[in-house]
Amino acid sequence: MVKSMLGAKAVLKKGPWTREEDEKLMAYIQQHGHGSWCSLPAKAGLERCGKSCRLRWINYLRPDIKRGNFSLQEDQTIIQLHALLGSRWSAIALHLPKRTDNEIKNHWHTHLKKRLTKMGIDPTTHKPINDAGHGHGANLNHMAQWETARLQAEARLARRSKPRFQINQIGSFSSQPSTARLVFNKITPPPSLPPCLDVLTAWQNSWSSSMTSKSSTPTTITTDENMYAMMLATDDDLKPPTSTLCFPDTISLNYNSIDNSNMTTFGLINDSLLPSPNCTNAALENSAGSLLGDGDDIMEAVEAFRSEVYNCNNSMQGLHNNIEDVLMYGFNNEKSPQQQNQLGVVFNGGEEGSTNFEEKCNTPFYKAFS
DNA sequence: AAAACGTCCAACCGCCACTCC
DNA sequence: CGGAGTGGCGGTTGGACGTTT
Repeated sequence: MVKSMLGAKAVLKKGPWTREEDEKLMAYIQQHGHGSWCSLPAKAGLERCGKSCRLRWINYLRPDIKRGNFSLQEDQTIIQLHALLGSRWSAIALHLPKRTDNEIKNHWHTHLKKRLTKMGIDPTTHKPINDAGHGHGANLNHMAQWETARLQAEARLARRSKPRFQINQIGSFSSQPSTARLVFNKITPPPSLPPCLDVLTAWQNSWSSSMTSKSSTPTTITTDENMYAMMLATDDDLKPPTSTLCFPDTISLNYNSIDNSNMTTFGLINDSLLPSPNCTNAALENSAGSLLGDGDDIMEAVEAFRSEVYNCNNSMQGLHNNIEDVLMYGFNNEKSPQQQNQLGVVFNGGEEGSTNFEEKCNTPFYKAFS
């Protein structure tokens, strides 16, 4: 008996799937559903273990899988979520429609991890390597901020230059990538922002809030588009995470001292493009022309921009701590005492001029983002 | 041309959590 | 309560493929 069982086990096939096996598995699941994975192979006429069938279906044969290169948006989503969630690939995959956890995991290990390391960021902790809190560590942190800014700009530019249709490879029917079916998918419009518990959206909104704080008008934090709405969402508001990354299109920095037009679009600048602190006024004026003002103005703007990125870093840390609270309390429809204390007023507080506006402005998190 | 090396990703493995009896 | 069965997850690996020497 034992012998025959061992014998049966030895028959189970391993390794790459053949086209015939794929077809058998797909045909069976399309007709019957997968049911019990354990019993599926025998019913479908496959000499594989159930686990292998499950994996093949989930990671490759499922029709709703997007294949091909990861977009810059997806890259940044993964990086941000990894910073928040660690290597919980299945949780991260929830925020990347049509991507499998396995694919995201592979992409992380082969591309993103290396990229972060190259930038001087520890891919595990998402903190600068050798971070002593100042000096070199601060420089690396600075670089990280610029890299994030660069990614956002690239994503925006890519989106602008993209046609209204994109080609995705889905549902490849064999192991040969060349045989993948090509389909046209309409680009989905940026999702509206319901007050749902969406960590990523909150992260991005806080990012955009903090980055616009130097604009000529005071930063205001609207209620239903930000993390506070998310944090205070009722159970009814909790929806399955369907977020696709949506970068703010409107991030720009205007400095009254120079020009109110969009002279600078956030993300198009990085340290290598900014004038060095040693640059002379004459050189600045010469290179910038008369449009942007004199050298002092330009240098002032550059330094303001630099400090903007540093300030942003501090805000991000506060937000990170906050999101951890959400993860701990939010999914259970609970609010931590800290959240109730610090955020309730922010969300429920009125607009400027109303009775609790002042109270709202005094909350630590409002201060942090304004 | 071919060997060495590097990259990528599908698939496997082991572990853990959950359910059922 | 505890053991067996099952599903799901994350870490790791092996081999195909591309690039460099």
